[in-house]
Amino acid sequence: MPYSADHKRQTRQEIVEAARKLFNTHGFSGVSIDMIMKSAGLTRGGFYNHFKSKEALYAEAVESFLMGRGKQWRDEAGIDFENFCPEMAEQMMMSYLSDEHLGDVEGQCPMIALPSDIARARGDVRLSYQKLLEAMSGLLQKSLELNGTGGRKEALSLTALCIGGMVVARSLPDDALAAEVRNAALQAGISAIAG
Amino acid sequence: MPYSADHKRQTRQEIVEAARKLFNTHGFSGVSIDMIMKSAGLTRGGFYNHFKSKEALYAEAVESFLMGRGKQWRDEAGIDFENFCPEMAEQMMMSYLSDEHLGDVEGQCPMIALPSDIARARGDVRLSYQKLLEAMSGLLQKSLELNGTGGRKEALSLTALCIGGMVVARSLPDDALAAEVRNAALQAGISAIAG
DNA sequence: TGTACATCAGTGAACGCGCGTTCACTGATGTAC
DNA sequence: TGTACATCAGTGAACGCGCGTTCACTGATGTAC
Repeated sequence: MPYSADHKRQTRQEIVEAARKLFNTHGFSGVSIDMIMKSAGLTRGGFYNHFKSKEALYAEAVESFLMGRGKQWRDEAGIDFENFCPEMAEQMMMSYLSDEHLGDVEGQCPMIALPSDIARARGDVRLSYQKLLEAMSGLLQKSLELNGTGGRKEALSLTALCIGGMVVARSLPDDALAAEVRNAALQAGISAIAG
Repeated sequence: MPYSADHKRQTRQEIVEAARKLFNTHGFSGVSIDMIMKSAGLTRGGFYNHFKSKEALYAEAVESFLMGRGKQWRDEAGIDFENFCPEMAEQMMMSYLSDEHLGDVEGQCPMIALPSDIARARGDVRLSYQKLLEAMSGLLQKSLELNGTGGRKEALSLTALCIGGMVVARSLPDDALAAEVRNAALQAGISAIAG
């Protein structure tokens, strides 16, 4: 077999990563296959050697966040799957609702970058969204259980609060109001944990 | 002047209303001007007699929710600008996070139908989004102040919570999980008001 | 070790299609007389 | 009251464009001998 064993696998991964950034920035229909392939250093025609369709790539790009850019975010915020600590829920919310997250268009969580696109997409794309949500909620839940301030229900509502705060903040033209919403959401989340 | 005085005004309003429903259902790029005009009982060519561009109509369609379909929602839920009552915040949250709201794709709040579209749109579209947010948050705030359980900050976080809960619910393929998120958000909101 | 070959990742032209927008027109309607 | 006219809301063909996808090809690379 020509080309090294994992050459194709690596190219594919580069396409997924380029696509994730572009989708995050411009949404599903704002990105063309040409843009994606060019951004990955390739040409249009090769796309269908790797993916069934544009939408199939979309699903993969969304899901790739969990163990790719999302893992980086968790690492930077000191959030560790293996080594839970009681303060983790608060750390996660602070990180999720931070200026840095709002400013990082390419690297942000797809749950806030793409929700209305995804709500209208095919099943596998929505399944990718669900995996992200379950991961985030699951992490929060473990932390809440560890310090006895909540369970699955509280974790789900905190997840909704974080996503809602960021989704709203990204749509508002008034930056000061956007910051106010994020801070209000963060404080409400922290209060909910404390109380 | 030919045609009655407000004939054009009424036609324009019908286009806006048709557009609002279509955008809510299919998103900005999922709707063509042809679809909108056909849905309003007209033909493509007349569009530019009424609007500068597709995006200008988008901004109007989003904003039209506030005093159009949104007013209907408020009336049905017993929410009254003129006659505030302490329970209004809870009523609003119950209505916003309800099965009915989730099921009414055409009539739902544009803040949950279109957030990622709008985050990437031009300034006037985002301004329309902001007007909806300020209206919702303002109503909540008046109610909270009336029974002394919060102010602007609490109103903003409750708004984020409601929007987040619905945005997430609409994207999840698992209906049971979607309902769980909405219920968790509602209970968290009610707790926040009570506490 | 060196060479001929087979594979298949990658190329780029081409396809059909639908879109936003423009434009010359048409014909229903209010007004002037 | 009745008619000729001017207006302009609405029509539908046409425009240029970019898109997702297909396809015949090319050429870099691993393998067989």
